Amino acid sequence: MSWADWLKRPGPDVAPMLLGAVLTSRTDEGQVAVSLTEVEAYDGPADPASHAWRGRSPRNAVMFGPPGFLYVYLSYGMHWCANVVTGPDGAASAVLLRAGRVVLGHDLARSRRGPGVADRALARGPACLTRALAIGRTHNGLDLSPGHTLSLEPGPRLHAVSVGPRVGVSRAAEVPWRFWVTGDETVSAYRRSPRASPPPVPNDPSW
DNA sequence: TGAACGATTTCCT
DNA sequence: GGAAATCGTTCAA
Repeated sequence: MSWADWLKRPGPDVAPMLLGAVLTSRTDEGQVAVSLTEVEAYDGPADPASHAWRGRSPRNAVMFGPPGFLYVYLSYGMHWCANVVTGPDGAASAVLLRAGRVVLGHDLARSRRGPGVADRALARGPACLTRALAIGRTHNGLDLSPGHTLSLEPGPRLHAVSVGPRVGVSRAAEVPWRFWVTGDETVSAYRRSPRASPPPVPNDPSW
């Protein structure tokens, strides 16, 4: 199955395939590329935790478009978060890019994140990832095909993949649609939404 | 027209 | 472990 065909599948199916994929940002300053290590799936209007839950709106319109485009939104009035639109045109599935490992342009990424930030933390967390790649509101709706300002290209098939509940969401928090590279140091620290129900396995350290 | 609330990060104790 | 920072979106009236 081709990369483009994979992206036509629902978010939860595509999400684990995105681990190891490389997202590259090209600006006047240079290039920064990250290998994705943590992602989170949202599955259209039927998913209570998705921005698409209440239907199409000016903000989430990109989600309702074709797969392979970037959906960017502002979180907490100060952080940009980036998603890859997946599923057939109109399905409104998306995968939130939560963390990655910088594989190109460390110095540029550090200049955007701060001089004291460790390499492993440059793109650890959804807002840190967008900062390292200089992704903002102007990138909403961009095509992620190769050669563009932002591009997403497949990486090696990974086998050590972990699954758990999504971070920060208060609805459908029990759905295990967060995927990460097992044991990877660039994966963000897990913090469940304070409004979410108690975890099914509260004492499992991998959760 | 107004108020509540985030798919968060960072700093402080 | 707790709270602040900060603003667009959503929902109620």
